[in-house]
Amino acid sequence: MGRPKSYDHEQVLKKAMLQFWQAGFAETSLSDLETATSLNRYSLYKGFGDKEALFEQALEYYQKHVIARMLAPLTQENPSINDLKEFFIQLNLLLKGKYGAYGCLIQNSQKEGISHNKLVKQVGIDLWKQQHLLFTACIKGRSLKLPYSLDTAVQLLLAQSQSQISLARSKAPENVLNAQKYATIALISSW
Amino acid sequence: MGRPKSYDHEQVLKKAMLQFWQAGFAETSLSDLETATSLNRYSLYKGFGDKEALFEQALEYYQKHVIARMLAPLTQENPSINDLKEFFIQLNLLLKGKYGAYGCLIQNSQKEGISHNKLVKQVGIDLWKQQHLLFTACIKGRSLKLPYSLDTAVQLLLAQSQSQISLARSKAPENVLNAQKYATIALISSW
DNA sequence: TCTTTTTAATACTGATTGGTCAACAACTTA
DNA sequence: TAAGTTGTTGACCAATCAGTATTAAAAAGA
Repeated sequence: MGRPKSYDHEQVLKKAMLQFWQAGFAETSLSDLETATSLNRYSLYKGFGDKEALFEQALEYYQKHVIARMLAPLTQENPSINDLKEFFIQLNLLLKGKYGAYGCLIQNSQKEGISHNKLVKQVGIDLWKQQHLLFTACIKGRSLKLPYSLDTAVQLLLAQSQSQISLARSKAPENVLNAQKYATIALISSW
Repeated sequence: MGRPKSYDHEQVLKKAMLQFWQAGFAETSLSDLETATSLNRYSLYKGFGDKEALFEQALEYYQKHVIARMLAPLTQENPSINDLKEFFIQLNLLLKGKYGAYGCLIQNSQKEGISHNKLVKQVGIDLWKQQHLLFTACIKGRSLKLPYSLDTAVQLLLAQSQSQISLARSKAPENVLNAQKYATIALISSW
């Protein structure tokens, strides 16, 4: 059976994910990954493949853990308009928190040189579609007085989410993020 | 007087700007700049300073030429609500055009490793403030029926702009960009 | 034509990049 | 305990990075 691994696979993925999230793919060197994971580069290659393969696994980890938790207020059964507001409030808190300035790993990756990567492309499309579905589910069949179509309302929400995450990554000052949050809440309240 | 320069200063800045805009600061090597500008790297150093100095000048060129033209519909005297719509239509066209997939150099730079750069930070803040002012000027004192505060309306527009530029850089499909555009127009029309 | 002054090209620097190799260490099974 | 298997390590690779020194070329004024 040979020598057992001295590390936990998922833990290494988490650490690599945090590194990629913070610094991006191109700006993360193998040395960075070594220090982040406390693993030698050759062990990384043996256990996870090359840099891009490791990145893909880190991206899946991100999707499975970080995104899932972010969308939690909306993935419960029969979410209400209040859950929608709660989502944006939680999003705002996340973006001001420990990992806030990292933005969203998926969004970041799409703007990097790795945008050619098929997984990156697919994960990006999936997230957009999922948000579209969840936002729609919150609004639909709720007899609101929308001054425009349902899809327009959903598009506005998508833009709010996209904008705030983008601003966070750009290290926008807190008052800008807050102003955006209040505007989103006011928008929803106007329905 | 010695040998005259064989290149045009502004033209080189423009070419360097396009290179940075397309590939980003970190992902642009001096070799890339050499081919982009048809200039030897040593001449680049003599004429523009080091890579970061050249980048700053390219950024100023971008601000002076690209941004100025983008904001043109709003910087004329006494802009109307229709000018506001026109701005977003033009923005949408720009983002689907030749340089669309590059996004916005300022926004891109803020998310890169050069975000520590003071000029990048300042230019980013300036653009945000300028957009805030211009959007406000379009809406204010026009006896619209806003279902929320004036600032909320402006924040929503800022988010729309931010979101669409961000999506363009992410190489979002054209139908996504269009959906966002229609939503923005519908939003403005609802006032 | 000759000197002076500036530009441009070749070739180089040391540092860092992603990736690999060979030797050694640790564990299981027989 | 010995054989066989797997993990870990540090040194190493060619390629590329930003930046520079040296030398050749070109144009001006005399």
